[in-house]
Amino acid sequence: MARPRRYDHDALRGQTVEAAKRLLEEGGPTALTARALAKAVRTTPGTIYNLFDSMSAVLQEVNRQALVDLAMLVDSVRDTSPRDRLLALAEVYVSFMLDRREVWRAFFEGPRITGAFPDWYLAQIDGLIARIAQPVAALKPKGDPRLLAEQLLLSVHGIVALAAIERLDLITKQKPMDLAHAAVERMITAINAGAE
Amino acid sequence: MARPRRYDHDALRGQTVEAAKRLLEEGGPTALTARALAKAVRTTPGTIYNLFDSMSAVLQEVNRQALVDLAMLVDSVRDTSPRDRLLALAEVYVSFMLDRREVWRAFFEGPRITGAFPDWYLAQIDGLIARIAQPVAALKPKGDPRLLAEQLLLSVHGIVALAAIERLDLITKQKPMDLAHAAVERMITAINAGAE
DNA sequence: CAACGTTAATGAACAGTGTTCAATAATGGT
DNA sequence: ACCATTATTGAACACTGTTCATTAACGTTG
Repeated sequence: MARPRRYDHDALRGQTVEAAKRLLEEGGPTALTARALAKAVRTTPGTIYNLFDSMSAVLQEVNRQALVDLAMLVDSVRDTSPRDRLLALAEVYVSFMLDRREVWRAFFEGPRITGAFPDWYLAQIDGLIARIAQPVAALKPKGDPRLLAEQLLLSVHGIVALAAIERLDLITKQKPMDLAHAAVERMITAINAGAE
Repeated sequence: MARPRRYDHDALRGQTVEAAKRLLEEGGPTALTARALAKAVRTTPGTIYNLFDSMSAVLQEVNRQALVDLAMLVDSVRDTSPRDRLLALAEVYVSFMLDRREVWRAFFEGPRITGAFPDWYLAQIDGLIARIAQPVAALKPKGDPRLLAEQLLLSVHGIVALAAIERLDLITKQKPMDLAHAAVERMITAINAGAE
């Protein structure tokens, strides 16, 4: 029997994901087509489908790497006070998104993923929330820090989601970073007021 | 010279928009195709393009009507205290979206609209924010009520945007309505604490 | 080394998509 | 009755994701 050869299989897969990122950043979601992707790595559409189950799978892999990158940045946040830490986390999230608008956009708009999400996906998100819950817990709120962290994340997400599709200015002239700061400060204020 | 006849032109346009809504609700954004729309109103794709400049224009018209409907619901909110009013506004917004997930989803995901948005679009959104700013102003915040209203809307939007694409449960098990309530209460708490 | 079995790459093909446009049909005014 | 104007049609174009038989390349085995 002959063994699989897979000579530059992994390398090609890596190049393909990189090319997908580039296509997204340069031309938005519609620019990420099977043929454009094939041309970018000098092959044919058929080969793309040999590496990935579908174009959705390509997008999911780009998403995965983005989540991993974000997690790394989040882990590099080491601040003393809970307040500074929460502000730094918000800044990381917002600036990460501003740097990768189109990838982030595709993250939310991508074709509906069938059925359940992969475990690593859920675990990654769970980890991010845990890292927000930690400084929140340090503020000694009355309620569950985890639930408050989720709420804070959603507030910032509302800002980021609109900024990613370049429609934030339909609602406000305020800058994404300022808005994110305001959301963090408000959460802290509410906790200190003994309301949460 | 012969005059334009436009006999049931407007009627057909109306039917088309209704059909578009139905297609969206039943099958999501991908179900809204020129041919499906044509078949739904018993004509051909060409005729659709006689009524609308593009499929984007159809989507924009659906959006417009959704915004008008939302404005009507918002105007029907008549509560005494600012707090009750803000809570009622959040409820209207959330339940409106839950009833029209797919239309609302298309609202944010739709193909990038070229250049500037129409004036009625901006005016409609502006009116909505003004209706939030009013009860906020009644709470006598230190800062600009308008800016706070924008921030509150964004918080609720973060919840709604994720719920519309059925991905809210990636982040939390909390219900959209509860989350919206929490956002409103937190804003009120922060204002009463003299922080905003 | 030659032959085999396995694997990967290819590119044509299929069923869709939005959109355009010449040809056709229908109408209201003269 | 005729004609200018308009609306409708449906074929066509350039795309899209996706599939799959064919072809080419390789590692292992006899």
